[in-house]
Amino acid sequence: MNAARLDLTFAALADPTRRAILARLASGEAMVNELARPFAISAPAITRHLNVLERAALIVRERDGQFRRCRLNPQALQAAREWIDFHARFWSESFERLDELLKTTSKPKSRKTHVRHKPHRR
Amino acid sequence: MNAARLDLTFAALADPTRRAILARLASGEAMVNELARPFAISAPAITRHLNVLERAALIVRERDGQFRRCRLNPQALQAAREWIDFHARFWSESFERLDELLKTTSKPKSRKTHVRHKPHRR
DNA sequence: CTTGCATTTAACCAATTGAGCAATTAACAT
DNA sequence: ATGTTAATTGCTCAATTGGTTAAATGCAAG
Repeated sequence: MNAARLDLTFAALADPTRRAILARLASGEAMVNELARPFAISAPAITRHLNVLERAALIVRERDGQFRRCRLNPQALQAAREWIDFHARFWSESFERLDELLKTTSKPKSRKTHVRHKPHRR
Repeated sequence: MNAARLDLTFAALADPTRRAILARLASGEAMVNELARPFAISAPAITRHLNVLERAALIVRERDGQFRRCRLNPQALQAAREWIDFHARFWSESFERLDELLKTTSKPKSRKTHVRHKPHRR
């Protein structure tokens, strides 16, 4: 039911710059400064990426003097992880069921191989 | 290095309508018709969501007479799943290391509790 | 061959996104 | 006080997204 949360998380992950920032943070906290270094984009652009990550709760920022310290919030990945894990498993099972069905069903001359959930009335 | 692929996958998942479509498809193939039914949006809007899902390789569409049959492509979730699983684990470990460090480090009067990777020269 | 249904394409619109530069705020360091 | 560095905010801009309606396409059935 945390649809909005999932939206934020997946959207935040759907960008290579942001994923790279997360990957960097996985090896330890860092200042905005340092996070920006590897990228050829302006500081404001980095700030905005960090805003996106923070709104998705994937990172936490706190002031440290002149700097802003960024670190990961490991919990934030959980919802996304669960969604994907559940579906990955469920989808496979779904395919196994389909395979099973295809194996045990007699195949008449028809090329139709599908399962109708509700017949279409025409 | 499949950054573009991950972009497409995560972006496709970052929408509740599309996730609902995937959830529905997990219980079996369906026609566009049926996928559209639960939603209060127009048919063209559904078509676009399906395009996004197809470009992300999350679904496959094939003509079946008058209809278009949609089904899941379970493999497509794997890359996203691996990215998240890896990071979820790695982040936790990262945090455990940090905890450990905090426990074993003498805490002088300073309120600084962070780990500097590179000291900032001022 | 014409009608009807399923779906897509085309053309448009409003809102969002990702980027840039310039100006601003915050915290140090003289 | 003044200057310096870190980071953010306030524009502007082009591209993308998600939705709409109207028109086109593909098939199937009379």
